[in-house]
Amino acid sequence: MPRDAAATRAKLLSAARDEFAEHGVGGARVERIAKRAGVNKERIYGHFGNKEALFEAVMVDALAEHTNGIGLPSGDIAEYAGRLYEFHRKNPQLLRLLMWESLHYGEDAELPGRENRRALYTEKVGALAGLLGTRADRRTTSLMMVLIGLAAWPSTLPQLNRLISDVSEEPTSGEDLDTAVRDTIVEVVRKATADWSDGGPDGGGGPGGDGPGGDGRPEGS
Amino acid sequence: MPRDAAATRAKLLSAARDEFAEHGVGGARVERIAKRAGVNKERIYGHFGNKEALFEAVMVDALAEHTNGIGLPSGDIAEYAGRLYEFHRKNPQLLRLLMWESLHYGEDAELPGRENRRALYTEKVGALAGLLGTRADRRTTSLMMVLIGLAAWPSTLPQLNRLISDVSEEPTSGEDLDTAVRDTIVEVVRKATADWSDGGPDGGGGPGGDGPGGDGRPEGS
DNA sequence: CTTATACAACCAACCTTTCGGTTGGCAACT
DNA sequence: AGTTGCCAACCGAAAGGTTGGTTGTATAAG
Repeated sequence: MPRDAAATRAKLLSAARDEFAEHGVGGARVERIAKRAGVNKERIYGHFGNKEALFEAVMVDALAEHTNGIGLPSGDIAEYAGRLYEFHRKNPQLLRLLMWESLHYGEDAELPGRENRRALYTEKVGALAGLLGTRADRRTTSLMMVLIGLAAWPSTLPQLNRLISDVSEEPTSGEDLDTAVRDTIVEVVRKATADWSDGGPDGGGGPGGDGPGGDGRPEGS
Repeated sequence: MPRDAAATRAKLLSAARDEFAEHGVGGARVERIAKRAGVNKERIYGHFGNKEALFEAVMVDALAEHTNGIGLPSGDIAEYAGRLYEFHRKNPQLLRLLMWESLHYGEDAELPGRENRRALYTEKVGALAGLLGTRADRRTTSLMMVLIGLAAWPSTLPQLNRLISDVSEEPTSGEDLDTAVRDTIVEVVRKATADWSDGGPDGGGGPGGDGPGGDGRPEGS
C-alpha cells in the first residue's frame, strides 16, 4: 500500500462526515472515525488539528458538494421546492450535519465557512428575485427561507412528522406519504408564489393588516 | 430547609430541561444538572433512574407544558401559524429539545410519550380539517406538517436563517426581520389555504399533475 | 406528651470506563 | 540522509453511575 497523504485525508473526511452526521460533534468518537477510515487516530491530529477543526472541514466539504449537486432556483419555483424536498428526503445527511452544527454553536457564534455560505445564499436569493420579478428585499429573503424550510422540514424532525402522518384516516404506506407531502409542498408554494409581485408589504390588504379572525381571503380573489 | 421529595424532583426536572436544551442527551452533564438544581447528583438516580430516563421525563414534561400553552388551530389558520412562529421565536427551548431528541434516537426508534403525542396531533389535525371543511386525510396531515414546519423552521436553524436574511439589500434590524418573516409566513399560509377544499388530490389540475416547467398558475382562476 | 422505630430523602466520596489528545519510533519516498 | 506519512502504546481528565452512611419525618407504643 503506497503512502498517499491526500487519499488518507479524503478517507478521514468521508468517515468523519458519516460519524458526525450520526453522532454530532460531542458524540462522535475520534477513534471510531479513524477505524472507519482504516487509518490511525493520530492522523486526524496530523491532518486537521483536533476534533472541532475536523468537523468544520467536514461542513465545508459537505456544503460544497451540496452546492454542486443542487443548482439555483430556476424554472417553476414550486417544482424547485419539490426537488429540494426530494433531495433532503433521500439524503438526510447534510440536514443532520446542519442541525448538529446549529445546536453545537451558540445562537450568536460564527459558522464555519460563513462568507462562502453567505455568498451562496446571495446567489440563490438573487435567482429567486429574478424568477419573481422583484428585488432581493426582506420579503424575498423571507420567502427564500420559507421555501427551504418547507422542503427541509419533513426530514428535519422525521419521527415527529411521521407521528403526524400516522394520524391520517387513510391507511398510508411510506411511498404514498412521501408523494402526498411532496404534492402538498408543491401546491403550497405554487399558490403562495402565484401572484407574489402583486402582494408586496404595502399592497392593499397585505399581510399583517388583516389581523386575527380575518376571513382568510387576501387580495380579493 | 425541610425535606420535600416533590420539590426536589421538580427542581431537577427544570434544571435538566435547561441543561438538555443546551447540550442534548450526550452533552448534558449529570453533575451540572445536580448543581443547577442545588441537589446532590445521586438524587437524579433516585428519582429517575439514569440520564436517558431523565431526558424522557423532561420531554414529556415540556410537551405537556407546551400543549397547555398553545391551543388547537382555531380562527384564521394563517394567524395560527403566525402565533406558532412567535411562540418558537420567543421560546426556542422546546424546539431545541425536539431536535436533540430527533438526532439522538434513530430514525425508527420509539419516541418517549409516543401515544400521548399521537393523540395530541390527532386533535390538531381534526381541528384543522374542521376549519378547512375537509376530512383528516393524507392531504390534511401533510398540510398540518407543513404549517408547523413553516412556523418552526426559522427557529430551528437560526444561524443559517440569519445568514439568509443578511442577504437582503435592505438594511435590517432584528425586529424588522422578525416581522418580515412572520408576515411572509402568514401570507404564504393564507394564500395556500384560501381555497383549500377546492384543490384536492383528484381535483382538476391538482398538485403533481403539472410537472416541472409548469407556469406556476394552478387551478385556473 | 414523650420516646422508640421504621422509612424515605439526602449527600460525600469513590470506582470504572472512556475519551481526546500526545509521544517516540518505524518505514518509505526524494 | 533527511523529511514526511504513519502507527502502537500511553496519559490525564472527566464522566456516569454506585455505595455506605446520615438526617429528617411520620407513626405508634408507652
